[in-house]
Amino acid sequence: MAGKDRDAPDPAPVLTPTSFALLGLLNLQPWTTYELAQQMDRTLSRMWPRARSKVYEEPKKLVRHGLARATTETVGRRPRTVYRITPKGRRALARWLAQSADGPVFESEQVLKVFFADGGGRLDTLRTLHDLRAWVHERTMVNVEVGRAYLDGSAPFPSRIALNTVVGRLLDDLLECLDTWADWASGVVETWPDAPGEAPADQASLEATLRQAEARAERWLGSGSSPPAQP
Amino acid sequence: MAGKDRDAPDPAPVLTPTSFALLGLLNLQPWTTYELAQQMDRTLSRMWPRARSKVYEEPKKLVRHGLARATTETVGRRPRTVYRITPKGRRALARWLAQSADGPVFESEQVLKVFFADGGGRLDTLRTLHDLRAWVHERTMVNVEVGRAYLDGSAPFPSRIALNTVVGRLLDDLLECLDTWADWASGVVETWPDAPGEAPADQASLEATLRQAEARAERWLGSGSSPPAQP
DNA sequence: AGCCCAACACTACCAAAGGGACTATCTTGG
DNA sequence: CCAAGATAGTCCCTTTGGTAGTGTTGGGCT
Repeated sequence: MAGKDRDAPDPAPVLTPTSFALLGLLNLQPWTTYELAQQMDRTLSRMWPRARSKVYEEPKKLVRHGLARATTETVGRRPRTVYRITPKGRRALARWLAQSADGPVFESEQVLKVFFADGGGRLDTLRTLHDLRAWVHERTMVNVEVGRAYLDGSAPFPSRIALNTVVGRLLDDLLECLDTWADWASGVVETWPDAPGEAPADQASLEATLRQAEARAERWLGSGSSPPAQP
Repeated sequence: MAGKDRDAPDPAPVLTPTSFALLGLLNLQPWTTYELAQQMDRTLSRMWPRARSKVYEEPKKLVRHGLARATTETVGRRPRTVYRITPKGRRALARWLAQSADGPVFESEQVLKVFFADGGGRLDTLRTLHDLRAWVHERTMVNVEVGRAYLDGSAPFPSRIALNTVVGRLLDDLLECLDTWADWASGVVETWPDAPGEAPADQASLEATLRQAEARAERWLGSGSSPPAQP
């Protein structure tokens, strides 16, 4: 008619990284939406945090694209939907894994508050740093439980232990990094006057940070900057 | 009338952390919206990344709440708006700094791809890790420049050197953490078979991570778990 | 035997954020 | 003198976050 020859009423919403996060889970085994939401909360949220409501929408999108199939079962009179990946879905996942991705995103209201510490008092900053450490500790407790479950073999997906070890290492290192920093920063802030705006410069720290960054840059140029060999 | 005694047509949109991020910048000096957007890109985006369009909206919100005032100047025939903080704004900023905040958020499509590496080939994972290191290196270059500017005194806001040193330390530590991990992970993945799903477990690494987490937990219970003393 | 509560299985809605397209003026190097 | 790039924004649409709400089922307790 007046438009193009494709007059599709539902123009197939585009697949986002979140879609592939769900598809990746479906690649492990079939799940109900509820279970997918749980996995999202418990593990995926550490590297790809998304709202629960999205987790219920994305699998429908996957089905529309033919990357997953939905089967409805019933538990008593209550229906539930089980999703499983299709061969086309597996191929799409592999293609996604071969594409390049955006860099990481870090955001922290707490760090923002430290950055603007000169608008408040010294104790505000100390409390913010303390809250950050408390948050890290809470996360740590969960990680320790998961790690122990893998070591004594009671964890689900024992075949994923190698992958989980690698990624888990990063997630714990990031927590370690935050904890160490918050501890150090508390010590620094304690020596400050009551108005953080008048805090003296710490030239030595600045130089140490700069040296770390420069050393990293050299390491990169020396060893890692060439891409992995193609077959 | 029929409603409450407040029949405000525009119910004063609520202030978000992003609002306070802008307010914090205004606490340093007056800025034009364009300059605010630049500051957001160059520095705040490392701990509170927000889209450019938001940066143009938030100051208007601040004005509606009486936390900032806008004055329009002209450069030739082109008008521009300069925002400056009000005393009420300074008080609001101090109140915000005294409140507790949410924990940090980390998200990375690249790490997600490593997590689902078993859906693709070994080389995909190696390339993803390489891309991550390249991204870290790019960021590092910018940080090194900023750091050097502070050391030779050519940076803006010399009075903020203490604050910037503390926060800059964290931001560089996080980059260091990502780089070290990606380098280590590349070495691990290189020993894997072509299908990462069949990679052998690395019990030693898992145990090392667990020990790190447990040590951190003990450090917290031993020293830091009590909140800072109130005056 | 009956009841309560936690886990299960979602849907609906709206504010906030993302992000690109678009306009227009000013400055500066070649 | 002219083009390119910096300045100074506006507009709009989509995606996401996050909360509230609805009802079901199974297990434990009394």
